Amino acid sequence: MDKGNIHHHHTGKSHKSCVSLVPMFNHLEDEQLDEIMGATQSVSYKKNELIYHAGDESDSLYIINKGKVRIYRLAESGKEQLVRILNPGDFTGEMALFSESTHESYAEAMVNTKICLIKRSDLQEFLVKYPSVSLKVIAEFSNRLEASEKQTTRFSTEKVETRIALYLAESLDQEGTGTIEFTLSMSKKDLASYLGTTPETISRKFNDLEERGYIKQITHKRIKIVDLDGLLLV
Amino acid sequence: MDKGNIHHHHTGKSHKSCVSLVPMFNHLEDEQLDEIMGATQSVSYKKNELIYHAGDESDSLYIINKGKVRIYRLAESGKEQLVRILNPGDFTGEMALFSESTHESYAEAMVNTKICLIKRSDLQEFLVKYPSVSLKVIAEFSNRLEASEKQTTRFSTEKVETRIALYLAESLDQEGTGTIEFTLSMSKKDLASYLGTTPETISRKFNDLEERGYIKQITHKRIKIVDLDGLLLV
DNA sequence: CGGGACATTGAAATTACTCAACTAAGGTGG
DNA sequence: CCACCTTAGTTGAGTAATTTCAATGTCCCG
Repeated sequence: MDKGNIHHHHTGKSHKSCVSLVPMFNHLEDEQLDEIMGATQSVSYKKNELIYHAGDESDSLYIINKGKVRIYRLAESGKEQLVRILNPGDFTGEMALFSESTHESYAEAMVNTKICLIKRSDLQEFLVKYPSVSLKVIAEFSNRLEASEKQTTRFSTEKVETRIALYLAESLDQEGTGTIEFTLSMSKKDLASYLGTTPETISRKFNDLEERGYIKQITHKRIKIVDLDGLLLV
Repeated sequence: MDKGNIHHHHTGKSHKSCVSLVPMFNHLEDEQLDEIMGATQSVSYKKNELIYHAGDESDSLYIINKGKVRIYRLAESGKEQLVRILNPGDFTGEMALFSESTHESYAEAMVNTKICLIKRSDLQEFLVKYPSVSLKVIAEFSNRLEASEKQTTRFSTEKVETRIALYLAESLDQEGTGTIEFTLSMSKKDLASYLGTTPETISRKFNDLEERGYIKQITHKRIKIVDLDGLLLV
């Protein structure tokens, strides 16, 4: 439906930050960066706008320049699952770019968001011209695949409580070592969707973990890890 | 532990079939195929031998030439999850090749199996030299990622019964249109592991589906789909 | 300050797992 | 080629985990 076309800025030439941020390109020389930037288009989306949705046919790579994007899928049952949240420098759309011709997931701007677009044909040209970029792309895919398979295994073999504990522990290391307190990067509703459970269960399990002395809920979104080792043995 | 080194054949120069089977390479000219084949080593594994296991550091891509290989993961809880089964032409080991330096999963020969190995350095050289191969690799990753994310979503949002129904339906279309009967490609024990449930539940759900008239169990491994539409509405 | 979404809580219901006992099948060596 | 042994599969009963539904509380943003 509304795909944001109304409020797009087309600058033709976009900010360098768009491209130079991305691991995929950040090893390139200035000259090569300029070349990509020339093929890049900048588009803005308002909070809650859909960037693409399942069934759309895709012909571009989307790089987040500013803002936050939520990637989710709908199951056969109609339930929604949050797949990941993209921050500046992250990209999406690759699926449809390289294999399937239509998107299987939904991308939604969580806040006002600026995105850089690269057309499939331009990108492929680039990949053939600079093979080192392909290697980066492969590495990125490899990491995502690894993460996705790990997630699948967790869903199929761990109970909700364990999945939550592992999630909290991993959130903690992302904050840097020594940190013991952090802010959840998403609402508990989204967290429930991400971890394959319900908000009610999240709420109850957080309470359990607090009662058992593993964590402390400072506020709804602020969590303190009191006993990391204990948490990991849950 | 036993990684098969005792019974390996090293032919130095392996069968063309090894390489030409793989989608990744099958578009290449004979001359280029020869070049890859030169960098390829053939290794054999006996039934039940481990080809690699989590924690091994990897430096090769494994292409199945003959046989069948089971890729599985162990969860933090110690439970095993079957990730996929590889047949001739499929490959694995790419994870450790491009990003992580150690395997996160286990690969086990299900029957006597012949594998072609390509060393990381040779492969990377090749990818840089023939960019079209990279594009194929990217496409392959993209497909796998898509499949893995779909699986994750199913685990997190569908009940076991639905996952089984979807699995059966998909097994059916792989057999070709018009087919109505097929043989399960793995044991029900493995199927349970693959679908994130237990053999007991598989057994019971199969019975349910049969009682409700959606399928018929000809033998333990032979399944007839009686009412595909009904099955998909489960 | 009010409204709407998010979050929490309780109670009931569902779903799947575990454990244990039993049966069936398949492959191996005699 | 058959008997045997091992592994796979089934069935039942009890239990654990999580979801669902409904009611209520709370936060935050405009």
